[in-house]
Amino acid sequence: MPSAQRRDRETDRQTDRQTDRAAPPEARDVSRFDAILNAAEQVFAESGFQGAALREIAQRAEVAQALIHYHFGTKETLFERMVARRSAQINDRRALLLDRLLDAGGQPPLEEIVEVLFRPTIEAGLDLARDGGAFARVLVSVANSADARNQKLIETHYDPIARKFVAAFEQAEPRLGHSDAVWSYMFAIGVGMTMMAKTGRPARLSDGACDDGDAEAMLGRIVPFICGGIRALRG
Amino acid sequence: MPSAQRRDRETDRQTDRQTDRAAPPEARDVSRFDAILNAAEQVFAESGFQGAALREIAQRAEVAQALIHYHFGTKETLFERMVARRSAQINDRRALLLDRLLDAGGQPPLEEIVEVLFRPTIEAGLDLARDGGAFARVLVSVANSADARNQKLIETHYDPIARKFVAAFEQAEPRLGHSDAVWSYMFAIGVGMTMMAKTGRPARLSDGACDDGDAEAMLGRIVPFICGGIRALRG
DNA sequence: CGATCCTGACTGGGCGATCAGTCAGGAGTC
DNA sequence: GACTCCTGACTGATCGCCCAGTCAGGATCG
Repeated sequence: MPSAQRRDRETDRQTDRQTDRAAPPEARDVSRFDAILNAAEQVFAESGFQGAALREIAQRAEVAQALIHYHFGTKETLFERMVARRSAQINDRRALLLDRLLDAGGQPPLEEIVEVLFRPTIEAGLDLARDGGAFARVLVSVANSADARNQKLIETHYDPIARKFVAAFEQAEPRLGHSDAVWSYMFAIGVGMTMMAKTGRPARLSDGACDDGDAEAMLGRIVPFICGGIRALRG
Repeated sequence: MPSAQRRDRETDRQTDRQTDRAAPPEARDVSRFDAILNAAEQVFAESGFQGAALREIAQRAEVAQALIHYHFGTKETLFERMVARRSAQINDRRALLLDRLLDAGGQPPLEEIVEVLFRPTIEAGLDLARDGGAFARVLVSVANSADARNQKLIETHYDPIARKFVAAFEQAEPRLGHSDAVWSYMFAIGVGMTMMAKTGRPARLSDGACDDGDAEAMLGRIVPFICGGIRALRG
């Protein structure tokens, strides 16, 4: 357990982090702090929380292992901060697009709502050139775990935006009850997991015809599938 | 690494296992071999592969830790055997029900096919009185992992039956192409994960109105949702 | 007897975490 | 400007723990 004052210190720093004083030219202007988070994302995605070794994370970030403890205190805190960073990025974008859609005047079709539900996630997965959807994989395992720590993370970072989408479903399909809107949301997320997990199984089952690495093509099937499902539930 | 002859020995035993010679009355006629598999199911479900400790498994099975190595050699083999046991149980039942459905004469509706897809899994989850769906949780994490070891398990134990269901989808909805039938299967499984993971999230999002512990109620929504999705994909 | 089942005691290794320090550079003082 | 002082960033070495796996031998039984 880290000393109290050290934990407080790093908590304060958190906010005024980005300022990179006199960035050395060879470092791709990514602070060591961010380098640790990036490496953590990769390693946690590959090996899971328990399987990931801080030594490995430190090595990939080209940093002493002790620096991780200096900045984050514990492995658990590192994991939480890593999830918090990318979740904020994705969910801020989701909220923006959803609000824009709903404020545009006139009821938007279900299809567009579902599209907004997933696009920011796949953008986050593809934007960061070499990341290979690492965060998406972390997210899948966190979301599917019944473990209290993981569910707390989901509750904190994903439940608020989930409620917004549930409300949007209810508005788009008024004959859905609230319960069925919640179920619809859960099922939609379940379908989305298929895309985020990128297991390669669709290719195996179709002898190469289906590629779960092609997010755009998947989204083209996922959206109508989910909308059809919701409308069937509406009865 | 275990010695070759020891591994062979336990492999042989595998087959003539069930015979319980002179079962002591206090033990609920479950052999120590099976007790280890049962305990493993629980602990792997709670902590994942890396997080699970053989010591913990041995303790719950009321067995010396070394006995695990005697019967299974390595942690990895134990995991594989544990998955193999329950998978066979579930998938034999799925194959039986699906064949029975298709041989009954006349094209069965999609709804019945999807029902057969999931019922054996939830039965396996509920049958074993005190298990709390432990295996379902293990399965969710294995299926969503891109890790080679996990995908090998899925390929071995679940891909064959998956192909049967894909074929059944194609037969029930002829306008689906083969690719869309595969996608439909993947999405269906994704929706099913929602039920198997039992995270408690539906209750949280609905203020208690939705209960992901009630498998029967969930199946009542999952089946129409998936069928609606497939029919929407059919176009 | 030998074969099989089973155990306690043990080992080497990898883990998260700790800690005593080094170092660059900003602040304060004269 | 030169000096001291301080602080935040960072590191190498190390600690104690717990892990999977080993092994020699005890118990049981045909």
